[in-house]
Amino acid sequence: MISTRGRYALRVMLDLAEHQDEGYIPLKDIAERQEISKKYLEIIVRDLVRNKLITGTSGKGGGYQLNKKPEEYIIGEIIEMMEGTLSPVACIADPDYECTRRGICKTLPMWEDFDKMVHDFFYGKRLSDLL
Amino acid sequence: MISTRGRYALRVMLDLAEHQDEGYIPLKDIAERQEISKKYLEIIVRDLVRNKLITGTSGKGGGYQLNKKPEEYIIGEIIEMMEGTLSPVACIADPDYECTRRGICKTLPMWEDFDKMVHDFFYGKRLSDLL
DNA sequence: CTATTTACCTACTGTGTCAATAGGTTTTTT
DNA sequence: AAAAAACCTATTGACACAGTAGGTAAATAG
Repeated sequence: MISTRGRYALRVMLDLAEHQDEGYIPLKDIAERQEISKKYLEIIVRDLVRNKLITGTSGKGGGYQLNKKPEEYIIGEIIEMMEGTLSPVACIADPDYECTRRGICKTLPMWEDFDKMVHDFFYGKRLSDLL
Repeated sequence: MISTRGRYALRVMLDLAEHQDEGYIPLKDIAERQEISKKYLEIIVRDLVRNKLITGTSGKGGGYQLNKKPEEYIIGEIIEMMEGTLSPVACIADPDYECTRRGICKTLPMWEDFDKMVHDFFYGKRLSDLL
């Protein structure tokens, strides 16, 4: 399951991409356009800033801006950053997950195939593909 | 994320498939072989019985058995039953989820594509494929 | 008919995450 | 000095996950 954090983050990024040539975009505008609570978006946007996907500037005329061109953002990277992982099962997602059955588990190969498919899907898409 | 419920259910089904010709298999044996708490497996197995995937019988010599041949079980159906849904995003998973942005959402098509890919992956696999 | 073995059932619990909300402080521009 | 914006810390309610506890009912063996 992909939570609102990842989904909203993507929508913020897309909103910024659509208003790329309008300078800094205030979060208030994004929240209104996307119909998402501004307070909640603050948390999401903070992570995007921390991870240097976007830049924010305070004061009047301030707001947020993309750091790169939309075609340089990989969807998988955005989701992975927001969700912590893109892996759908704990055996693969968590490196500290010690499963003594690694070698004998009949289901593991399927999870690995699935994981690869999911990874390839989202790493094969860029922000510009959604515009 | 696919939880232990779905993953353990699959392992129980596989264990039963592997011991298909040994009559009824006691949960105790499955729990030991799979190294999963028997108490926890009871909950999972109950759902499998309720949904008529397997049959249980009490008393000495009792246990559980598959209702069909391994090649007749579709992995997607098992996971979907245990997890409630196979859909990775709420917009698609929950039919009561009313999103007013259905028509304008730039991300929805991607989630729909993703949902279809996941669905096809698990519905294209049968229990016998994992043996 | 009794002991054993097994499934079957209800309830509870600790931990954590999700999706926010509340209420502030700091920075920048006008 | 005022306004607008980002930025920050803390809290909350609801819920799911991953079990555990302690029993009852059914079937078979002796």
